[in-house]
Amino acid sequence: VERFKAAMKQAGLKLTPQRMEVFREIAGREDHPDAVGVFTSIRERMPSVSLDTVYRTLWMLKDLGLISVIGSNRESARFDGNLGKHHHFVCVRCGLVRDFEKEELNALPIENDVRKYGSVLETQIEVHGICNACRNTHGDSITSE
Amino acid sequence: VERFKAAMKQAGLKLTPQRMEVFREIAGREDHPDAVGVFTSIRERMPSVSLDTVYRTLWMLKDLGLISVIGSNRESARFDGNLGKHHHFVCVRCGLVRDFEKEELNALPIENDVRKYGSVLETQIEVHGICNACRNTHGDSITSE
DNA sequence: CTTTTTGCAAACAATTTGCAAAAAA
DNA sequence: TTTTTTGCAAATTGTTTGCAAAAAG
Repeated sequence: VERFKAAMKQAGLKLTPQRMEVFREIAGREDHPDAVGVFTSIRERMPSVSLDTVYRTLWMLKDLGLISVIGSNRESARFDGNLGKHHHFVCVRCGLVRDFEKEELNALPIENDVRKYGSVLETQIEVHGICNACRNTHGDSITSE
Repeated sequence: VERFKAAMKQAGLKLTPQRMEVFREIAGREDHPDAVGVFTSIRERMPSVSLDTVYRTLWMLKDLGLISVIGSNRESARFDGNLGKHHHFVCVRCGLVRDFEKEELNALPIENDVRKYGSVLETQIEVHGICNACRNTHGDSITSE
């Protein structure tokens, strides 16, 4: 939170309540919401906020390096306040995303395998599965349709 | 290609030239184009094809299990004709995606780390880097803006 | 007081759907 | 000939932009 204020001042950007809320929302959540998800949550506390301000702020935070973006599409992007090295568990049914860390996975020997395509910046593991909530509501949205 | 015809017949679906082209395009490419990418390529050979037919066919192929979809968003999805176990190299600058295989990566011991979130179906490695083409046109779209 | 930021509304882009004409079985 | 599929155009949804009013520094 302090890091945020510092980065804003450093970049010559103004510290507005809206920006404050967007940052706090992303930093404080462990799912990785998309823009509409952030907007919906913030609106409860701050009904005047607009969706386009949320978009603008999220991309601004990304440019400042204060958050990262999951997936390489500008459309339907999810925003991630966790800047540490981590991997993702993704529920294939509902789309839930959760972080996990594992030191051993941070240095996999893959350089040689992808050298022909380009140079490596980082490696992310994406574990696909079914989350606990979806296991319980077992097939409600698949079997019955 | 034969597998395709068989699956179509099996599902009681009609074999149209448009569907043939969509399948051949996905199966024959090693990048993983989105719907518009498929559409653009096919249109060169078959100018009458429409974008919505491409969308419909892609999702149909996915439902039949003949192709898979990268990313969990229905929006801006990329389609993948490679059904074998494989991982992805993704260029963070231009979005290029290439496959690679590595047996050792197919059995990483992560079950315990994500058990609290849900059960595992499969694990995908996503390597982020800069592709060769982007290394060469070094910063043209970043430095100069 | 000066410059940036906000919220609105309109613009854009990507994807989906209704329907009559055309094609496959 | 019967049923499915296509292509068009319109509808929907998600994201971005222009601009005057409001807020930050």
